[in-house]
Amino acid sequence: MTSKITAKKGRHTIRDIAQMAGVSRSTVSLAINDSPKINADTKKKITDLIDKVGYRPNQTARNLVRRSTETICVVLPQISHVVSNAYFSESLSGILDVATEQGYHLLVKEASAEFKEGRQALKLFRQGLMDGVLVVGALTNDKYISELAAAGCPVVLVNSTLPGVDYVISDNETAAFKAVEHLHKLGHRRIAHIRGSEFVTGALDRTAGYLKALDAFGLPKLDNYLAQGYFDKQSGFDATKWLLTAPERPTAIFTTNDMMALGAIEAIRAAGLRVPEDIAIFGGDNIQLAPYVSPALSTLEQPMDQIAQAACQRLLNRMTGEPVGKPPVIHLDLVIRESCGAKLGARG
Amino acid sequence: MTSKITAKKGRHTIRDIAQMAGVSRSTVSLAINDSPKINADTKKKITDLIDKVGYRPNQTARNLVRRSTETICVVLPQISHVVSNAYFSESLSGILDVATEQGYHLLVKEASAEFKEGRQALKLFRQGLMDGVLVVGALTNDKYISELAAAGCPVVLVNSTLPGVDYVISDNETAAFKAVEHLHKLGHRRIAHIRGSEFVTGALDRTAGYLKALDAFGLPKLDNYLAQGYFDKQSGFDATKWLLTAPERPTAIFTTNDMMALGAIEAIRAAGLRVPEDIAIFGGDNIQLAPYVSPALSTLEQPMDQIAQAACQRLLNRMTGEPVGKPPVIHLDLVIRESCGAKLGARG
DNA sequence: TTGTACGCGTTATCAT
DNA sequence: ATGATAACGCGTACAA
Repeated sequence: MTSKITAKKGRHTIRDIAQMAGVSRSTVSLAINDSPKINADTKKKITDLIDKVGYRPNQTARNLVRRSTETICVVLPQISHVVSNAYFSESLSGILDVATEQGYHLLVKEASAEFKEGRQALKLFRQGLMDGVLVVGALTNDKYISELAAAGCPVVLVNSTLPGVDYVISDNETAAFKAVEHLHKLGHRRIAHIRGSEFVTGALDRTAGYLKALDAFGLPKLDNYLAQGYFDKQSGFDATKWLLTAPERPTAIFTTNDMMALGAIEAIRAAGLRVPEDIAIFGGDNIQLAPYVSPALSTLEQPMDQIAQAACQRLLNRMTGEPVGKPPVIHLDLVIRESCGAKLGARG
Repeated sequence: MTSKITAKKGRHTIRDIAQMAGVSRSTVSLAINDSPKINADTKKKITDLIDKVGYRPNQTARNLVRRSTETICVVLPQISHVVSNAYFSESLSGILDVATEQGYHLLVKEASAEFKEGRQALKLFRQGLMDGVLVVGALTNDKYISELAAAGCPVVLVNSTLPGVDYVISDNETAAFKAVEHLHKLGHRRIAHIRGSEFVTGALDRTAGYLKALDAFGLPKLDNYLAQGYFDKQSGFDATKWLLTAPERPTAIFTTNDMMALGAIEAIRAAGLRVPEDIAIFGGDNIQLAPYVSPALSTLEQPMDQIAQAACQRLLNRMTGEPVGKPPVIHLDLVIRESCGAKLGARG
């Protein structure tokens, strides 16, 4: 005799299984959850039946009674605002790995204006659709995040910081310091910098590292050696054109990211100068292009997958009440290629 | 007087609101769902209260009774298997746009071996965690997908095809044909090809288009003009080295994707030959690198975001029972750059 | 091993 | 015309 299927869409319910197996729903539930308080034979009979008909407990009903969803939400920066696709895909990939391994689902959202202004994240949390949030590349003026955290939602920022919110970030300041140090060791003394948006903490940290290095090495810290950029190639081009108007032309430029470095190289060439002979360039995130452009770009390694993995692990620990300790700070390596050239001669 | 909060995590429930407003739960429900069968004053009183305390109906409970989740699952190729990050991120971004706009949530999964072999997608569907699936870059031997579709789950493939499964794909055959046609118009007659993996339908279609063009233009179709590659640069390099051993060296190579084209350029140079003077190169997916390499790569535009958007729209239409018509086929444009050079002279 | 209350909303039915 | 009561969706957990 065939049991009538109660659920729509042809999906079986625990009632069907109970009826077919000739036991109660509770017994089926015990079998599903591998409880010790059930007879082994009964359990086998039930699990065999379950396998046969392809039954899966309705996760929605489970979530309802358990008051959790085993789901975390990843808020990605809008791809149109991200210069490097890798920033987007490597972050997500790293998070996906850790979350999947630990049995969590991933709900993905994009940090659009509507998402932020509509407090969608808070809504999702209140709706019980997710139990925690990872925000990739949050901006310093993203106030929805603090609200969310204040509402009791576990939040970890991936590669940015905000007051009162947990995070995992790379050590941008030290990395920038080392980049400048490298240029200094090559003999450069007039080192300019193109900084990024004021809303990106990583960029601010790099600029801080640059300034710190100038101090440390006693290099000239001039207003017209510090240009403003916005991460894209064009702004790097424009900023460099402006830097080239400085009375004493810089011999090296450290840009906050690689795309601006590419713009810088173009601007330098457009001015009839050579890279790295006349001006050395140091970029910022080792994008896929970096080794291919001419000259190959010196830059900072940016292991977004590692950062994302660490952040995801941290969020999960936080959600399960495990100790998390101090926020980890991921070390960034220098990637030295042709664009910063060899040691300078008697220049400086 | 303060109502006691029944739900955990400090979230209010419909009971709290009913109690605070001094009405029944059903009345609150009517207010939430903007029913016409409720007094406007009562509604306002309730909605004001809801706004004040920040109540959001538990979506899990709603999903349970509605037997739907307003969630679609996106299965992405493993990033380690994808040569271009853009393939991953643009697809996801396009899907995200359409899904968000129509009020759907996105559950993201990676097509790992465990995911496929464990029939995780089917499980998710049976669990009621999602109502439809988009598979990006499915392989021809992915049997889990047919199973899923057979179980009644709406599925749309993004940029691949499988028997009996709906899809949106780009017109790879025509695009490949046109690429070869372009080379032919430049005067090339000995045109070789590096194909991709046999499990990728798009790659198969491109190879088909290549062969079709050879026929159409009466060009030599030699076994040793057809090399096997696997989308990565190294395999492009190896395949090209092998092609260069042909008795009559080809004057052009059409590679299925760009990374293999980069490998091809390296191999050609390693053999002491020039691109495009000795051998022209035509690539395949206009990756970010393409315009930057030297020589800049001629290739096929691959608008993954468009394809993904169309696929997502198609899935949603299918899920809501709207007519979908024939699967759309996205046209691909040629992107002509230096790597295929100018018209050949008296060569042939 | 099973009956039953429960988790949180929705909706049909009934009372005003 | 409004609003309240109760059953329902599906699985879990505790008492019996």
